[in-house]
Amino acid sequence: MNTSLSIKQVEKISKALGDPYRLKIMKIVSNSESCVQCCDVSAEFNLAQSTMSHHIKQLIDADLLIADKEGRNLKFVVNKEVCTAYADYINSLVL
Amino acid sequence: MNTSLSIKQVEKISKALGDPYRLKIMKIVSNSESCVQCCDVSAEFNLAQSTMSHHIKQLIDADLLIADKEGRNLKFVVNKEVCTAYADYINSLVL
DNA sequence: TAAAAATATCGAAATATTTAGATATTTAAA
DNA sequence: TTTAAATATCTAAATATTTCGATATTTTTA
Repeated sequence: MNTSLSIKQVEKISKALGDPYRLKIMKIVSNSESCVQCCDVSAEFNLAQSTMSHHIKQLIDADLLIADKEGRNLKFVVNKEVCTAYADYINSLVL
Repeated sequence: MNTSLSIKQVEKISKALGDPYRLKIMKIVSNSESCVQCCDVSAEFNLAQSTMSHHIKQLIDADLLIADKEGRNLKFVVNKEVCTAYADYINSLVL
């Protein structure tokens, strides 16, 4: 595998992670055994539904989450490949 | 060692890395053998001096760079411990 | 000590992000 | 087949970030 990210992707991912709600979403998805859906995540926050939708969209757009629409639900998991590639990029700053 | 970051620190670091100029600064500092100083970095960009100063301040505030004032120059190196801890945090999202 | 060099700070404009409410869409259930 | 549930989209306000120019500070050099 060993995906390597463009600098633009690194920027987008960093931006996506630069928000407390989105970091918490990542943690919730990461901690769960199976797929998670919007409404599960939303329940943990005191934010409008449209706001949650917006945050989740940013994580998906940054390829940090992989989403799969099942019926009227949106399920997602952490994109391990991209997370690992991002961590690799950060580590490459340390020689 | 094994520094571990608070969620607030992770957010701050992510935010600091969510900008093309700041990512480029990190790369320049990372790629250089020894310490780098503001004026060296600034020369690479087409930005006002005050803007550069602001960007560098954000990287220092996020503990991504360690700065050392030498006379009228500000020299810095990558904070390896924090970068590694941040990469570890990202990797911890991938179970 | 006056001038120059390197950096920092302040104020303000331009731009981007966050958030909520209203509404739309899509699918499942009654 | 109407209703409810889950999510998405749009608009607009509130807030935050980026950027610059002007000026201040600190240190070195002439």
